[in-house]
Amino acid sequence: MARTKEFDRDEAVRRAMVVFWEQGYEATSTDDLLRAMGIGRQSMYDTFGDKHGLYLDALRCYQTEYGANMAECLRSQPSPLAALREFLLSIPGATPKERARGCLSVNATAEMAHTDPEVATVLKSSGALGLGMLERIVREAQHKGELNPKLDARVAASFLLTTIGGLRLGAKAGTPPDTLRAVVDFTLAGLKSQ
Amino acid sequence: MARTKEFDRDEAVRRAMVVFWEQGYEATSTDDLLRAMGIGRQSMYDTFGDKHGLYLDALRCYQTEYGANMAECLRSQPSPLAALREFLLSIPGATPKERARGCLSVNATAEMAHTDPEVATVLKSSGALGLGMLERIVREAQHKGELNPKLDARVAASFLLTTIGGLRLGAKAGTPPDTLRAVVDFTLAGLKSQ
DNA sequence: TTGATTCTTGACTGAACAATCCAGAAACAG
DNA sequence: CTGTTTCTGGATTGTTCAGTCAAGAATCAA
Repeated sequence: MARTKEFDRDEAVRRAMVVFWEQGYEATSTDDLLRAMGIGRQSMYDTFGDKHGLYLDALRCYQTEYGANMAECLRSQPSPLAALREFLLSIPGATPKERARGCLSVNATAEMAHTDPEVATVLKSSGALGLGMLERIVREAQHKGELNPKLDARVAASFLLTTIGGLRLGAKAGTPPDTLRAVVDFTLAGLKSQ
Repeated sequence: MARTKEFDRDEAVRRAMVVFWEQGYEATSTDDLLRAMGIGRQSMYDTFGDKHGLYLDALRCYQTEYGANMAECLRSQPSPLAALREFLLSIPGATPKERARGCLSVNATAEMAHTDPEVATVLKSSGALGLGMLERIVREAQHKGELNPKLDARVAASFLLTTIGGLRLGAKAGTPPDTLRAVVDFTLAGLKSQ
């Protein structure tokens, strides 16, 4: 038997995730990561292979954490539409720092999706997860009479995912929260009136 | 008097723009840029100051070219709504390569907006330009009875800009064109039914 | 043609980069 | 306690980076 790891792998990934989230992949150096994770260089290479492997783990971590957060938010209200609204409003409702940081998946898509197949794969599964949750909430809303049952729930979910991406992008670009809130209401009004 | 420049500045910027567009800022080296521009290193530093200055010029170039393209597309049809639809459909209608490349403004927003004030400024003016065009087209549509005149044209324009950002992101993430087209139609249906 | 000016070219600089190496410390089985 | 294994951290590697320098070529006014 041998020595046991001194650091918590999950915690280390979570800290690396924040750095990648704030700075992007290319702009982040391994030193940045090591400092944030509080571990030695060799530990990082032993545990994650290389910077790229760590990035993939960070993306998966984000997907898990953020997916859980989204699921929770969408289940927080008895009314599906109200829950959806609350989720959408969480984007303009975030702190300025959070809004500037944006969404790691959006950032990764813009930076890496077209050149890095492994990243693209992780992002695809992440998108599918979100799409599934949105489709479910739309169906629930239809079932409860909050939305037109003739709506194609899958298309509506794609539409919502598109809007969410756009809102996150807008938040990062510095669009004022009030404008983003107006867009949320406009989006939901369009959904309801169809 | 002295020697005249041997290269066309605008053409050089346009070529650099494509490289930044495809690779992002951090992932692009000055060697990449020089090779694409076909000029010497010193010429680049003399003309643009540094890599960052060249990037800003490339962004402004994109803004000009793409803004003109958008304006043209929005004026190409007698019906404002049909023109808008055509413009939105140009996103899923692009070639796979174009879709993978995405939109330089979107890429720049995700990569730089929160850390680079100068880039953020250029992007803000770019966004304002697009917003203005969209607001105009919405008002025209209202005037011609294609949209409810009670709609707040500014909010509708923000909504459309959000959707466009989301579509471009989706295109880059590899969402199938058919799905994007469905989202476009869903978006326009939501607009018309309000 | 001359001379002043500016452009071009390629070699160069120091810093930062991702990744490796290695020696020693720590943990555990026996 | 001893031996084996694995983790740790600092030194180090070779590469690539953005940006500078210097020498020569090209241009044009006079």
